Amino acid sequence: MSYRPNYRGGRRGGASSSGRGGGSGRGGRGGGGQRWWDPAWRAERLRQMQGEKEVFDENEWWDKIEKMKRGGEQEMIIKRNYSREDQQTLADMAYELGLHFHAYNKGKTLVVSKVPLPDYRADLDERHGSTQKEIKMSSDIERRVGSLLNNTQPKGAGSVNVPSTTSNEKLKQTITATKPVSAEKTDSSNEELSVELKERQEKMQASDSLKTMKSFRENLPAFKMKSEFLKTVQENQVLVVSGETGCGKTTQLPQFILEEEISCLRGASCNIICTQPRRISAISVAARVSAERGESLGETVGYQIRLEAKRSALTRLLFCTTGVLLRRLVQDPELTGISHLMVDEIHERGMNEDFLIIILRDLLPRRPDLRLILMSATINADLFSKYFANAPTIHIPGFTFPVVELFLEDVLEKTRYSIKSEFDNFEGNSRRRRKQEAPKKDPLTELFEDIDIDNHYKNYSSHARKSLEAWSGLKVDLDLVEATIEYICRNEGDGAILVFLTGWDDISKLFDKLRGNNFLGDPSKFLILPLHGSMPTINQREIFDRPPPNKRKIVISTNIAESSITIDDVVYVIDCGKAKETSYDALNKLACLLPSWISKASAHQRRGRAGRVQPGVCFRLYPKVIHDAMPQYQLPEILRTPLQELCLHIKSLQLGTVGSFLAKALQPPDPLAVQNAIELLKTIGALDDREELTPLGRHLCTIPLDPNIGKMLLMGSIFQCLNPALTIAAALAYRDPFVMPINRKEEADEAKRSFAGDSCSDHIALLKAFEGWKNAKRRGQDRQFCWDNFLSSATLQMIDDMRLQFLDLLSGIGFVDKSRGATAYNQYGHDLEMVCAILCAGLYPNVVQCKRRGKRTAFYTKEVGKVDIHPASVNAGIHLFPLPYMVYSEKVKTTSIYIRDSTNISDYALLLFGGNLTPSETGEGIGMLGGYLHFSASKSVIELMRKLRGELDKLLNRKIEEPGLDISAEGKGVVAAAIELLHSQNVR
DNA sequence: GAGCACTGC
Repeated sequence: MSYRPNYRGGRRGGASSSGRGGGSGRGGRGGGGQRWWDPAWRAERLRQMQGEKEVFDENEWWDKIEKMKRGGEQEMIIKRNYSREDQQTLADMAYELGLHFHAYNKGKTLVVSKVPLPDYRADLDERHGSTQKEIKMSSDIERRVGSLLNNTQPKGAGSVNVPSTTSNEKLKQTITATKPVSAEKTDSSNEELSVELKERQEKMQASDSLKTMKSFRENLPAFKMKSEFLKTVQENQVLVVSGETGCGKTTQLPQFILEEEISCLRGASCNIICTQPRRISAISVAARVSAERGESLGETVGYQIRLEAKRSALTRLLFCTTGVLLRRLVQDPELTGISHLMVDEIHERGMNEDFLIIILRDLLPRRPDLRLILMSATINADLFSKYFANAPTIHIPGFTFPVVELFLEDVLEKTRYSIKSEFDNFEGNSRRRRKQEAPKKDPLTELFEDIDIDNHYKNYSSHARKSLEAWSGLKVDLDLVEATIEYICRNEGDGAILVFLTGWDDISKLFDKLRGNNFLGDPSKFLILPLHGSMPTINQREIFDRPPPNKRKIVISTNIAESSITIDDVVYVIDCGKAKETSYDALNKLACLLPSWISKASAHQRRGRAGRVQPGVCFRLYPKVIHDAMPQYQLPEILRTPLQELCLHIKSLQLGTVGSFLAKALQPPDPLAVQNAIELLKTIGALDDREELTPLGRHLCTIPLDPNIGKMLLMGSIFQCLNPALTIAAALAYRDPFVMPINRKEEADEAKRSFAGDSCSDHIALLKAFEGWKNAKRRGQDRQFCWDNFLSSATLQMIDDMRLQFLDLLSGIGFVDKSRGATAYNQYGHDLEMVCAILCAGLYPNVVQCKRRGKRTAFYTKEVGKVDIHPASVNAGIHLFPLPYMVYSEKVKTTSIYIRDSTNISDYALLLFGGNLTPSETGEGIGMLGGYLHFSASKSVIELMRKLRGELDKLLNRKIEEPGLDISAEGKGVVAAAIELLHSQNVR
C-alpha cells in the first residue's frame, strides 16, 4: 500500500530536478509508506472506498503550485476549507518543490510562497487581533526605573566568570537518579549470598503456608509454559511474550526467572527489572509476587515509582514504572548490572514504552549478556517481534469467563427501545435527509449511513430496523443507556453494571437521569456511582466493595475503568463505543481532545471487564458493522502528543539528532511535530541554532518536567520566588487538585474563585489553595479544609512530595543551597506581580492578547487566532481584565479552542520576562513572538526597556552558566528596577 | 453562553 501514488510515486520523480537537495526536514521520513495509523488517512481511505468524489484534487494543486514556482508570482493564497490531511498534502507538495507552506486562521487560509513569510501577517487575517500596543509609562516611573538601573554596580572587567563545565560529565554528575542498591561485593561474599538465597527459597517453597498459593500458581496458564519460556530466555537475547488477561504473565514470568536464577546459584548476580506503565500496577504486582513467594514486600521483590520505593540490598526483582527506568538510563546508559529487563504492556503503545524500545534496540549489541523480554497482548505481538529482528514469540492463552457480546441491533431487540431521530419527526426518509444536511461526520458513522438497513438486518424485527434507520452515532444516546440498564435490572441476574461513557458531562447527565428514574420502584435497591478522574468519588471504597444483597451497583465511568481501576464484581458492561482521545494537530500546533470511536483493542478490553468473576454480558450500543470497521489499535501516543519533553530527553541521553533518532521508532512521528518541538525548545532557549543543548537546556534535562514548567521553576529560584514556583510547577506537572463533585459544582467553582481573589489567575488560585492546605495541615485540619474547598488531599500530598523532589534537584544542580534555608530564596515569594512575571517567563510563548470588544474581552493567540477561556477557569466569568495579556499552560481544542488555565499579565512582565525583543517592523518599536506582538513608546522609554531587559538577560545568563553564583549584590539595581516597573501596573 | 480522557519521571 503506498500513500498517494499520484504524486508520491508518479510525480515525485519528475519533480526531483526542482526538489531540494539533502533532506533532513519534511519528507525525510522516506516518502509516505503505510499510513494506516493516521486517523485522517483512514478517514480518507474509507471515503475512497465508498466511492465518494473527493473535492481536493491533488494533481490539480500540484500543477498550480508548480506553475506558480515557474511563474513570476511570489506566493499563492488558498482560501479553502481543506481537511488537515489535505493541508498536509499541500505542505508536502510545497516542500518537494522547495517552496514554503504556511497555514493561517485555523487552517482556513493557506499560503504557498517562494520565501519564508514572517510567522504572522496581519493582512491575512485581521481576526488574529494583532495590534500595536503603546506602552504608557509615566515620567515619574521612567525616571525612577532609570535611576535604579544606573545604580547597578558595574562589573569589573575580569569578573566575568568562565562558564561552568559544558561537557556531559557535569550533566551526568548532576542528574539524580536512583542508583542500583547492590553494593559491590567480593566474589566469595557473592557466592555466600547466592547460597543463602537458594536455601531461603527452598525452605519457603517447602513450607505449608504456601501450599494454596502454589496450587493457585500451578493452575495459571503461564505455568504450563514455564520450561519453554525459561529455555527461550536462555537461548535468545530478545523474546516477545503475548498473552491475554488472566494468563498470569505479569506475575509469573518475572518470578520464573527469579526462581531459576536463584536455584542455579546465580541469585547474587541476577538483577531483574520489570517495567509497568502505571504506578498502581507496579505496586500491586510487586505485592502480589512477594506474597506468592512468602516474603514481605521489599526483600527479594520490590518496587520503585516516583517518590516511593520499597526495595533493599536483597532485592533481585524490581517492578518499576517505565519513567523510573528512563531516568535511570540518563545516569547509566548501559544499564550496568541488570541481567533481565522485562517491559510489560507494550501493546498499549505509551510514549515512554515506545521511546524505551528504541534505546534498547541500540543497546542490545553493546550488552550481549542482557536479556530483554517484551510482554504484550496477543493483538500486536508480531509488530514487536519484527522490530527486534524477528525475535521469537511465545503465546500464553488467557483465562477469563466467557462474555456474551450484544451489538446495538441485538440490544434494540431485547430492550424494545425506539431511537428517535435527532433531526426531524418524519418517518422513513429521515436518514437520507440527514445525510444531506449534516456536513461533517466521522468515516465510521458515514459508513453506516450507506448500509441498506432493510436488507442487512432482514432477520431483525421491523421495530429494530426502524430504530437503526434513526440511529446517527453522533452522540451517546443516554436514553438508550438508561433503557439498557433498566432491561438488565428487570431481566438479568445479579451483578454490578459498568457503563463506559466519554466524559464528565455524560456521566453527570446519566447520573441525574438514573436518580430521577424510579424504575423497579425502590431507589434504595441501587447504588449509583460516578467514576471520573477529577471526581472526588475516586477514592471511595464503595466502588470496589460488594454492595449488600439485593442492592445493585451501577458504576458510570470514563475509560479510567478500562485499565487503571478494576472493579471485580462487574457482570454487565455497557459500552457506548466512544472515548475522548488526544491528538496533536502539528499544522496549528494544537492539542485536541475529541470524542472518537474506540479501537477494537479497547472494545475488547471493555468487554473483558465483565468476565472477571463469572460469565458476563457486554452490551455494545453501536452496530456490529461499526465495530468491524474500528481500527485495530489506538494510535500510539508518540503520534498524538507534542514532543518537546521527548526531544529534550533525547538530547540529554546523547542519542544523536532528534530527527535521526525518532526515525528509528516503531512508528516515527510526523516530522512537522518534531520540528515544532525543536522550534519551541529554541524559542525558550533550551536549544541553540545548531540544535545543541544550551546551559539552560542542560539544566532542564535534569528536572523531570515539561521544559516550559522546568524553566519557570528555575526562574522562580533565581528571582526569589522559589516557594510559589515549586508549588505551581508541581501542580501543573501532576494534576489539578480541584475536584469536580457531581452535584455541588457551583460551590466548587466558587471555592476556586475565592482562592484566586482578584488576581485573574488560575495559577494563583492553585498557589493559595496549596498554601491554605499547608496551614490547615499544620493545625491538623487538612481533611476538613479539603472537604470545604473541594480539593483532593491525595493530589495535594503528591504536590507536596514533588516540591521536595524538585528542591533536591535544584540543590543538585546548584541553584539552591539548602543550608541557607527557605527564606533565602523567597524574598518575593508573596509578591504576586513578581510571581506572575515568573509565570510569564516560564510559560512563554503561550501568550494570549486580550482585546476589548464592547463590554467583553476577546482573546487571540498567534497560532490559531481567537480562543476562549475554559469555563472551569477562574477567568471564565470575567468580562474585562485589568491587564492586556494572558499566559497559559495549556491550550486544548474540545468543543472550541480553550485556554485551560490562565494568568493575566502586564506588558512589562512580557517585555522583561517574555521572548527576545526584536526591532518591530517599522523599526521604531519593539517586536516579540516573530512580530505578532509589537509595542510602541517614546524613544526614551523604548531605550530604557531595552537596556533594562539587556541587563536582566545578562544577569540571568551568568546565573544559569554558574548556578552557585550569588547575584544578589550585582543584581540589586536591575531587579529593583524590574520590580518597580511591575508594580507600577499593580492591580492585584 | 458555556465544560473538564488517561498515564508518567
